[in-house]
Amino acid sequence: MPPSSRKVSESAIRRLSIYLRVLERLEPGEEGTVSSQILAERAGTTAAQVRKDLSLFGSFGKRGLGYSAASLKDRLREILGLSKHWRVALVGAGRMGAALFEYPHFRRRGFEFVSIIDSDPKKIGTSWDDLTIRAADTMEQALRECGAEIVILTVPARSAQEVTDAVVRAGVRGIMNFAPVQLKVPPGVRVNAVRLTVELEALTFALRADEDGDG
Amino acid sequence: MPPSSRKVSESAIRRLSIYLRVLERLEPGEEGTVSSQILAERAGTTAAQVRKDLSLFGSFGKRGLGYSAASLKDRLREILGLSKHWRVALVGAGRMGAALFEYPHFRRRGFEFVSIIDSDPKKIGTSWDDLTIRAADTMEQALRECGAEIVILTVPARSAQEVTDAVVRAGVRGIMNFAPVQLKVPPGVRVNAVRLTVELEALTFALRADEDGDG
DNA sequence: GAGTGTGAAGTAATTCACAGCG
DNA sequence: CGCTGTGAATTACTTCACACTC
Repeated sequence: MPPSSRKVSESAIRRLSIYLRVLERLEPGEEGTVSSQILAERAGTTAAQVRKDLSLFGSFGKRGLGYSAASLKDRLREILGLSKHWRVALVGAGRMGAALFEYPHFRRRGFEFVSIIDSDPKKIGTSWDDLTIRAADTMEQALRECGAEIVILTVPARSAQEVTDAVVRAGVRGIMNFAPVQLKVPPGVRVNAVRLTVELEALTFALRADEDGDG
Repeated sequence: MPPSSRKVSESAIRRLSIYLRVLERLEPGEEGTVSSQILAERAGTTAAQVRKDLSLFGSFGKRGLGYSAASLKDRLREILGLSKHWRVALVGAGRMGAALFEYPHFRRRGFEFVSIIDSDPKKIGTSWDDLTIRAADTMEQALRECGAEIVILTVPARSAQEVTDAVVRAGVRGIMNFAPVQLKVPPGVRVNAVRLTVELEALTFALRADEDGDG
């Protein structure tokens, strides 16, 4: 009897998303049932961890067999909130914004871009895939009009907080932040940061530590 | 007497990188000394956490005062391995690759792009900032020639493992992976993955959970 | 006084190990 | 038998709280 539920760690959720990715990349022929062992190998974790994670939301395996790939996929999509289509606005139409706008994996999962905002007069009024880029100073209205639920934020660090405040005023409750600052938001608004420099520096730390280990 | 040392968690390292970012964004006038309190607020953590993290590598604060911003910055750069310049190769010159190649924060931190590889015949031979894009089938040699230490990998999922194997053969020991697969690498090679879809889905999970909480 | 550095206490996450079911 | 589901044991991480120093 698993609740929908309280106390699921952030890292468990991230792993669920990874399991979903693994399931979607099963070879034809593997698509019947999968064991926690297989999921673990391809997701980069352990079988026990996979079982624990899944058991947080129910018991959808068959003992002695494994998990039905198709139904586990469905279940994970549901858990992650992917049953609904999400309306996403891109705020910041620079190179990073363009890359994310084109990123095929977002679209494939049911994320739909409904608005693009930028402050560059050269870009305002031009279109990407039928979507006209709108001016930053009309953002609040634009976001409301198109019913944006999530904002992908790729603006420069110096304007990130100010833009965020306006995004929040427009009623958006989820932000994926690429700007290298910690955003302040009121309760009820959720920010997930993608910290590219941090990720790269975690790498240089490890590489340097390895070198020191050798001699 | 703090060792250089064993048992520093991945999350502690990531926070160190964030503290460095905070220090680099101090306003003029704040640049003298900073308290763990200030660092914590801007990094999105607690003062105790900041002090614990820093104490893993030494005691570089002054009691009653705080940390010297300038020397803490230096110390963090050193710890993270940023005293040296890193030679980075971009493997995969699509939109995401382009965005990362232009990403100003990498360059600012002393990461230098020394090679670009792609498999698209239309791109091979063209240049980005004086760097000529080289063919995938000459990658191994190209990476050796330019002394690449880190690879930023933005190739499609289906070719990611194969490309990685070649990258490893070329002697590269650090990979920042943007492809949505778990890469297998031999011991001594380090992969840090940036999982954009996972990050976005952690957001949809949280947003959906919030809705359920209300009514 | 103000703010660091750090053991000790408290929480959280992971791994173990095995009962139980298909 | 094989593999899940899960309490119990372990390990890792964070927070507390206070002695210590400037």
